[in-house]
Order: sequence, then C-alpha cells, then structure tokens
Amino acid sequence: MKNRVVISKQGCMRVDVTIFGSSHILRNVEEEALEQLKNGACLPGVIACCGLPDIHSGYGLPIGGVMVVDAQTGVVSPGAVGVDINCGVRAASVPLRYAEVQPHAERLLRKIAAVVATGVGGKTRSEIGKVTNQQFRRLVEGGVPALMELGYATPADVECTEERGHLTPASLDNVSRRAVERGEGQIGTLGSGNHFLEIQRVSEVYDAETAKAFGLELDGVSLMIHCGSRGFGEQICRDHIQAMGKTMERYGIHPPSRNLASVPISSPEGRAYLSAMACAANFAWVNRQVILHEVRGVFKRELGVDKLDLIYDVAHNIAKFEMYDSRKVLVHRKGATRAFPAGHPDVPERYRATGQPAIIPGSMGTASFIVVGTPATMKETWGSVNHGAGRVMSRAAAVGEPRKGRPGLITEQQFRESMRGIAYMSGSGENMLDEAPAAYKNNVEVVDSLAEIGLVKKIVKVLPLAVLKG
DNA sequence: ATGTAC
Repeated sequence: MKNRVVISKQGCMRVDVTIFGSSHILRNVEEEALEQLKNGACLPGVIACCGLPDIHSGYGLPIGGVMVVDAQTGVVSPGAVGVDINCGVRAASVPLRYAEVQPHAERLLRKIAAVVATGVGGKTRSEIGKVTNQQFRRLVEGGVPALMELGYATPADVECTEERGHLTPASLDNVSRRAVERGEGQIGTLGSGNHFLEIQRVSEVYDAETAKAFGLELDGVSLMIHCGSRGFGEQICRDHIQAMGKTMERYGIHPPSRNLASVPISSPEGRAYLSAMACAANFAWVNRQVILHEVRGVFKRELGVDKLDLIYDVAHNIAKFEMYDSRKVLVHRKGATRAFPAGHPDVPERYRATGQPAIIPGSMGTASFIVVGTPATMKETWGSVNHGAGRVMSRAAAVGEPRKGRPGLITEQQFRESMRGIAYMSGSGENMLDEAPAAYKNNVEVVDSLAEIGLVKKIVKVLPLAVLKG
C-alpha cells in the first residue's frame, strides 16, 4: 500500500500497527519510536495504534502517535498523551496584505515579545497573571468560556476552539497543590522548546473557496501560536504517572514500559487523571487565548488593526472520548492533530461544510499548512493528522555535547542561512540550533505523504515573516 | 515539554 507500512501483531501486541509516510520517511523511522508504538499496541482494550509521518521517539508513546482504546474495556495512559498536556496550535487571520505587514515585522516582533513571556520558567506579563486563587480555579475548570467573562475572549473565539475551549469533567480537586503553584503565574506565556509565535504570509492557496471560509487569501497574513500547559500540565502528568505506577499492578496491568503506566478508564485513578488532564487542557486553551488577546492589542496599537479572527485552535497532546460507528472510544493523540472532515457533528457550524481547519506547523523558517481531514482520515487514523514536521535528530545531536567533545550537527552559519529574510527572536536567549530547520523533517514532504493518499486536503501554505521562539 | 534530575 502506498505511503504506509503495517507491522503485524507480534509478542504482546493486541492489534496491528500502521505507520504513514513516504517511503523515504518510513525508511528513516527510529527503532525506538517503532518499539514505543508497538508497546502502545499492547495495552488492555487497545483497538488501534498508528504512527503519523512526523513520528519520532518520545516518552511512552512516540510523538506523532495515535492510540485508540475502547471506552468500556480500555485504559488511559498519561504517557500516551504527553508531558505537555494540550500542547497545541491556534491560527488567526490578519486583515492586511503581506506587503503591508512585512515592513513592520521586526517592530511587531519586539512589541509582541514585550507582552508575551517566553523561555523555561517564563512568568506572565499579562494582567491575567494577577488572577486570584478562586479565578484560577474557575479558569482551569471552565476554560475559554470562563475567560470570556473576564474580557479576554469573544463568542467567536469560543466557537473556533476545539471542544469550545472547555473539556469536562475538570476539577481542580484532582490537581496537586504543586501543579497549581507552578501554573498560577504562567497564563499567557509561550514556554520553550519548539513553541513559537509566528506572523506568516499566505504563500500558496490550494482551495480558494475553503481558504476564504477560513478568512485567508493569497498574499494575506496569518498568525500562529504554538504552546501548551507549561509547568501546570507537566506537573499533572508526572503526578498521575507516579500515582498509576503504584496501583496499576492491582488492576493486573503490566505495560511493556513503565513510561506507559496506565489504569482502567473508569477506575478512580483513571477518572482522576482524566479530570486533571481536562484542567491542564483548559489551562492550555486559556493560555493560547490570552496570548492571542495580547497580540491583538499589539496589532491595534502598532497598525490600527483590531480584528484578528481566530481561525481555529487544535490540541495535539490530549485524550478524547469520540464515537466511531456507534462505538465509544478514547483516542490518545500525542503529537497528533484532530482533523474532523466536513459534516462531522463536532465541527463548529461555520466549518461544517468545509471540515475543521487542522493546523500543521513546520519548523522555524519553513512552511506551515492549514489542511482539512477527509472521510478516509476518520477510517484510517481515527480523525487524526500529524502535528508538525517531526524531528530528524535529537536536541543534543543538533547542538552537540561540548563536555563529551562532540560537535553539533548544526552550525551557526547553516542556521543563519536557513533563516535569511525572516525576522526572528529567541525569548530564552538560547542559540536555537536545536530548533534549526535542518533538525526537522521537510514539512512539505511530511504533509504531502498524507495528501497523496487522501488523508489530508491541503488548503493553504504559509511562510514565516517573523518568529518569536520560546 | 519542563523551576531542562524527585
């Protein structure tokens, strides 16, 4: 079969595993990522496990992995969601032409960096950072609708966010004090690693009608924000993996890797994780919404533009209950983006005829895509597409390990050349070599490997004008 | 991803 490989059941695997990608991508899949995917196929109640073309090794399940379990008989696994719960991307349209924004790219970038904190441990610069304990609880339990009451979101923002920016049942009672302490000052912060905020030029339109429905046209301008739940989500993930590690044997669950700690979905520990995960998911949606709110302020002050419409906000590290042929399942998406096609009842009204916009960012300096899923996407990948380009080398390999006298594979010069013509800034002051385009796969090849077999329909390609890195 | 090692 074109652009996919099937690994038949073996050992403890309960289902076959499929990995999607061009033959070039498939030839280069890391052994470790493959093992991790096969481990996912061993968990109780699993009914499908697949890898997307951005697959690379992660903690527990690989990044670019989808693990589907039966909602009645299956388990929930924090390692199959990821450390950064509801890491995700939102895209907005800017009502200006590329030529009108380009001369201001540097200045916009500086102004945005002044209001959006970046880097590990970054603390909020938004007024929202001063929320009381009670308001924090309301925000993480209520998500973007609760944030709307504070004036940081519009009804359209709510409508254009996956799950309307509000996952249930979210109770802070299932969240440790430590997680709250870490999260309190981090609403409206970008974080680090591959997180970014980017102003982009629409460089190619594949489907003008759908692009128009998304508020985009050739040589128009878009904005993308990629970040997650910061220390709050990380702490929640760790807390619950630890709790599950102690109790999963009681349920007779012995995952092939401790990093895939899991418990029955309906067990007290499973319900507690899903509730805490919902808090982290809501935190991340609120986080991205606050950042968009702050960026709207910058565009208003600097260019007199006050209408940056949210196109859509997708989660790419999350577990969700969904229906497939009247069967209720829990879909773990780790570095995988939901891409429900036209007609799906969970797609907001305004996108019911086009399909939900799915956002696939590239590495810094390279193309990102907005795509839609198809009926085949529902059947083959459980409504999922890749979440980005995917790494081709570890951060350590890119930067090198001076202590061991090992040089990095990416040079400063190579990095600068790959960023020519793009305004960029690192919030954390790092050299960003580990984020260089050459440390990632070619996003065009990655997306095309799904497009060629009808699992995505490309709508637009965008190129960076200005990038704020975490 | 991450107060970059509980």
